[in-house]
Formats: sequence, structure tokens, C-alpha cells
Amino acid sequence: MNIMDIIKGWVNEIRDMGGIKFIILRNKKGLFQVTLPKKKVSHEIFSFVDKLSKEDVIVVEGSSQQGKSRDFDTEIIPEKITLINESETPLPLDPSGKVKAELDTRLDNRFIDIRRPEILAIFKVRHSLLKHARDYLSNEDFLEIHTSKIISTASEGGTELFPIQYFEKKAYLTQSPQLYKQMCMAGGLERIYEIAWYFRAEQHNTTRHLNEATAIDIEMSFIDDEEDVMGILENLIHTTLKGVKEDCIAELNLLEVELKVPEVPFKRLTYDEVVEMLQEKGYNIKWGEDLGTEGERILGKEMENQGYEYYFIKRYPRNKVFYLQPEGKYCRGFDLDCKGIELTSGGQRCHEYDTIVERIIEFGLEPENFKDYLKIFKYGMPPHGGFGFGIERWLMEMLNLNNVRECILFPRDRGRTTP
RNA sequence: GCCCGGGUAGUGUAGUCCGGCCUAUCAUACAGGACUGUCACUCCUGUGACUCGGGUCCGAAUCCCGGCCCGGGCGCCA
Repeated sequence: MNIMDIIKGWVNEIRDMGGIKFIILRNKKGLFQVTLPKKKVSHEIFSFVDKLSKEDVIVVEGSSQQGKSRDFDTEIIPEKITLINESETPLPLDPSGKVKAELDTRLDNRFIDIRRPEILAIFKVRHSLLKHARDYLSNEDFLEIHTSKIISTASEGGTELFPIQYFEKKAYLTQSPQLYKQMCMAGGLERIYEIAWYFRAEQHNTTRHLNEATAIDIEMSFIDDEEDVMGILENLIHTTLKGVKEDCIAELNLLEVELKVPEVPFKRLTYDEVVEMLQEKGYNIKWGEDLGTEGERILGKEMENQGYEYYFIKRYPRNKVFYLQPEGKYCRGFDLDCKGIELTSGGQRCHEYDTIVERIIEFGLEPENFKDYLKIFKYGMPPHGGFGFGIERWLMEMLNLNNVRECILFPRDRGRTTP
């Protein structure tokens, strides 16, 4: 029995064999074959196909039936084809992917680029990732919040900010929701997360940096130490990857990714162990210094050899970030790296007024400049901690992509503000 | 911010080192034609390019200088 079908989409390809023609139609669900044997369709429709060109938007009405195609289980024999809107030719890039285009050309024509199923797949995976991350955090009693992206002063220091004109005042785009998250801890929200934009005016030019990126940020109160935060993080990763693996079989297939779901608990290394290991391998690093890109990479290799993709580095020197809880010459900050790339930074924060003031001074900063921030420690601040987790970097590692720009629809990098 | 590399049809490339048979390669795209089972269809015909400005030279895609644009590394970070 034939089933009448209406299918809407873009002309992906036309193959005209003379007495039989094929239209490969594409939409968000995938590719479909429309078959036109000369003797089975009207003369009108048969010749109408000659007028079509790639990327025209069409509606096909016809009967769906089993075909002889190698790649399609069913094919549609059309009774009616309507041209909804024409596409100009030639196209600025090839959506069928036969001829490769450079990333820059693709990004200039991003709306056509994302018509390619393997590009769309990245964003379907991204969606699934966020859905499962939200579900996990929600189940763990985290409240989803949104904080302002317009701030009056730097929230962390260290990085350059984008200045903006806010009426008669100067303001900045936020580099992180850090201070607001802590404010929510002082506000008694206890467990919060934000899936947020952040902006960094660093002139880096690498395959793993964006000037506008997104992150999953969490903050939680009444923790014993940073291990509580790390526990949430590793379970978040484990649960999310499991969910993505179940949801996105077709997409992962298309992207040729075999997703490994890491077992919890993740491997934990201390900063001291990492430094010692790097020194043994002949990498020049002194205690107290940042690992550096090279150091991170060497460590990533070593961990992969030992069978770990994801691993924590904890007990950093106390000079890491000012708002982290100090402990002797160390602090309670941690990073989570994946295959040599930093994905997350987090830790237990200072929660006592005197400690945070000391820390600000220790970092050569002026407590006077942190008045609003310091206020939240004066009226009942619970012990707390959290992390910021870069979504694009995670996706990039998860899908083995070689450029973080692939993981965001409209990337902003050193030179790009359009489209 | 510092450093390195690049820019050839709509797209992706060969040619650049060592200037001249470059009237610039190939694929794809596009236009037209043939073909009743394609699935990177095949075949025939055609269209289309040396980033811009200056310089060297008899002669520049090729060498030199500057601009613009792009890619990448480092630092910093996620």
C-alpha cells in the first residue's frame, strides 16, 4: 500500500539519467530520495525538474515506496512538486561537501555551511549535551539562574575586558559570572548553575580560544572542600556523555566519533605530582609556575597512555586565583583537563571576610576596588565552591574536532564580528 | 601583545624554491547536450582566476618593499 507523503526541504542534488531522474532532498531530518521514472510521473513534473537547481526550496507530494536505491530504504514518486523559493547559482560553497571549503569561507557563509548534515550534527550533539547537563544539575537540586553580562569592573582580574558605553558611564562585558554566583551563595540559593555567555578581550589566535564563549557555571554551598565540587563535575560529565551517546547515535556515526564514557571517579593528580612528572620528562618548569600549553600537552599524552581522557589537577599553588581558599602554600583550586586541554577551572572559594581581604592584598589588588564584592562576605556567607566549564572546548574534545570555532554557530575570534 | 606562514576561477587546488614553452593545472561548480536505477552517475561542448599598490627586469603568478585580508604558534585562559 502506498502512503501519501508531503516532504519539504532543499534540493541537495539532482541526478538526471535521461529516462529517470532523481532529486535528493534535504531537510533537518536528513536526506530523502525523490525518484521520477519517465513513465510513472506526469510529463509536466518530469520536465519541471530541469528548472530546479541546487538549494531551491521545494515541497514534494507523492507516494512513498520501497526503492532500488543503495542508500535509501524508501523513495518518493512525486505527484506534485512546488518550487517555493529559488536559490541563486553558483553557490558560495558546496553544501553537499564534495569539494572542501576552508573554515573561513564556511564561516562567511555559515547559514549554508550548517545545511551540511555533518555540521548540523555538531549542533544536535551540542543540544543533547546541554539537555543532559541541565537534567543532571536539575536532578541534583541546582537552580538555573541568569546573571548580568554587563558589569562595571573586572570580576576576576587577569583577563582583558571589552569596554562598552553604558549611557553616560563606561561598563564592560563580563568575563565570568564568578562574582554573581558567589553573591547567590550569600543569598542562600545554595546550589545554582548558569549556562552563560562570557567575553574575553584577549588577542589570542589559536584553535582553542574564542572571544565570546559559553560555559556551564555552577556554585554550591556547605561543601566540606573542593572534592564535593569535583564530585558534581565528574558525575555531570559521566551522565551527560552517557546521555549524548544514547541520543546521538546517528550524529556520532556521521561525525565518526566513538564516544567513550569515562568511569567515575576520575583520576586525580596534585599539582606537585604533575610538576614532578613534567620535570622527569625533561620539561622545564619550576614549582609555582603555570603548566603552559606544552606542559599540559605532555601531561595529556601521559594520561592517555595510562588510559585516562579526563583527569583532575588539584592542590595548586596559592597564587592561582585570589578568590580560592588558601591552605598553606597551596589553595583549593582544581582544573579538569581532557587530553591535554583545560576544560574546567574550579575550587573551594574563600568564604571568610578576613581571608578574602588578605587574599586580595596578597595578589597586589586594592580591597577598595572590591567593595561590592567584599560586602557579600560580611552578612553570613556559607562555605562554597564551584566551577566554570567551557562548552565549546568540551564539544571540541568530545567530537575530536580540531578547531573550537566548529563548536559555536557564529564564532567571535580575533578578527571576526560577522556574520 | 610577541613570532611564523599564506592569498591563483563560485569552491578547493597545481605551478612560486630556481622569472621566460603559463595562451596558468586538475577536480568540483555553472551553462548547454546525450543517457530509465543514480547514489562523488557517466560522457561530450562551453564559461570562469594569479589579493591590492609600488619597484627590479627585455620579461613577474613566480623576486623585493608596503597595505589589506586569512591561517597558525606562544603568552593568557575555558
